[in-house]
Amino acid sequence: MTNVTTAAADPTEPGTPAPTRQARGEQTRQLILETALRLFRERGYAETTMRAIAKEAGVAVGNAYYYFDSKEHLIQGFYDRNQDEMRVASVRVLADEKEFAARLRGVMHVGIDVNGPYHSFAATFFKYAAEPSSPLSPFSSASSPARDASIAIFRDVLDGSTVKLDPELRKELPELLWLGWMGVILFWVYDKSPDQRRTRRLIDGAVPLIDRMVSLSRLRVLRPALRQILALIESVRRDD
Amino acid sequence: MTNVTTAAADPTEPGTPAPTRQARGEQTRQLILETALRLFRERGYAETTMRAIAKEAGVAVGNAYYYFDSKEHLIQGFYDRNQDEMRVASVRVLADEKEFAARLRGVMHVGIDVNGPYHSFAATFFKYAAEPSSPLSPFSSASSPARDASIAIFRDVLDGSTVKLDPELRKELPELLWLGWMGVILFWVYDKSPDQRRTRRLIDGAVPLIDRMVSLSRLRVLRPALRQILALIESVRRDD
DNA sequence: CGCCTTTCTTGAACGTGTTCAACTATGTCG
DNA sequence: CGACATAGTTGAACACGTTCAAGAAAGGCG
Repeated sequence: MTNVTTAAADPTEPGTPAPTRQARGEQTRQLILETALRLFRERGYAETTMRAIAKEAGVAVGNAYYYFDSKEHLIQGFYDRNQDEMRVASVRVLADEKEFAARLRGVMHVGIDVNGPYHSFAATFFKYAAEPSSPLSPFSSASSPARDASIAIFRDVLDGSTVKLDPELRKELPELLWLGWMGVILFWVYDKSPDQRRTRRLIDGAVPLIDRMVSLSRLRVLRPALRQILALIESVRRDD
Repeated sequence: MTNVTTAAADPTEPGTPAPTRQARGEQTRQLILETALRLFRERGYAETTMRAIAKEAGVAVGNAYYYFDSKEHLIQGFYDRNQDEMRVASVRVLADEKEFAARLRGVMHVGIDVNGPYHSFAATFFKYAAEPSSPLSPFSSASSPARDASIAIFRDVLDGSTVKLDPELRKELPELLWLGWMGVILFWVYDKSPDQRRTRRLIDGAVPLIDRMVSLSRLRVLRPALRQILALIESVRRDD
């Protein structure tokens, strides 16, 4: 992309089917986002400057800020894309398997598969997601659609399985599994082992334990303990 | 971890205890650190510029960089100070109490007490600690002295108590408790309830559960499950 | 067509964290 | 003492993310 052209002064040709005004804007938006994500992948997040993104996309730097509030906001595009990829891949896994443990394990491995290629990239921008005030935080209200979608996957893991468990626990479990998944992601971000094998081992080791505990939730002897745990969750969730 | 260490080329002093040059440098270092932490508290981290710190301390901006590699590194001072404050306050709590659950609960509440005044400040710089490559990360090798000191507190919580538990678990528990404490801190950072009451409730609710599980670790029936958990930990810890 | 509004685009300018070559102060040694 | 080395200090300069006043392009409307 030789950048000698006067990008702005280029009049639209009278013969071409003119795109609508909105479509043109959306086109620029996509161009900037694609360029940014490509450069992030090629050079890393910190090493990619807004000037470089603008230059590579053939627009002015201010134009990027017309579509994205900040450099951080460009990450959201990556975020959404991966989220969706995990959802799609999960469907395939869940279609073939009816046992709870296998379903849970499958979904988690799929999640790591999907994110794997971006491990080093994810580690660098993880700090932005960690800031409580950031809209990128998985706990932020801005992320609540993505969060709900993710929890829905785990609800599907549970509801599509043959496992029997305490009804009270069943209500809470999808969110708890999502929370556990966030823990796995946290571990994964810090995992420096080749191909993040330790994270795989964590999943393979933790899933049977979770499966066991979920099954035991129906035992009458453990009822008081379960109640205590559920009460703790309820108490902590309370927002005062 | 008071780092009064001298430079590399350390000439053996001929007997005169007058390290005026070093003392002067250390004095400047402290001046910059104190000024920085004060401004962080007064204005917030992001709102405090390096220029403001330098000006307020009466030095050139480059001088701050002679003593601290970056603005982030100034946070380490805060970090160390609070760590030490928690350690000291823990000693008082642990002197009065012999029961495991009460000791654990006491130490955790002390930790929240100590950090309480800096909650909003902590939330803003938390992102720097979250970045895996950052020396501020609790899992980084640079933090290993602080980490070891923190784990030592939990070892004291355990060893000074009357609780009986499986010997294998006893070996691992201090580190596990520290990990749990990191989880509590994570929760606390995101806790927006007044005075972080939800974090208090989390501690009060989780400690009895931990206490119960620790005590049950001696039961022969649960031996296989315990082994499984310990094997998981061992497997995940393995660094390949 | 001419005029207006809205959408889109521009690039200079600002404040920031950080670097660095130059300089000063201080102690060391012949 | 005088030269030298080391520790400490300076502030201009750099690259960066971000802002903003100004303007261009596109469509609507008489």
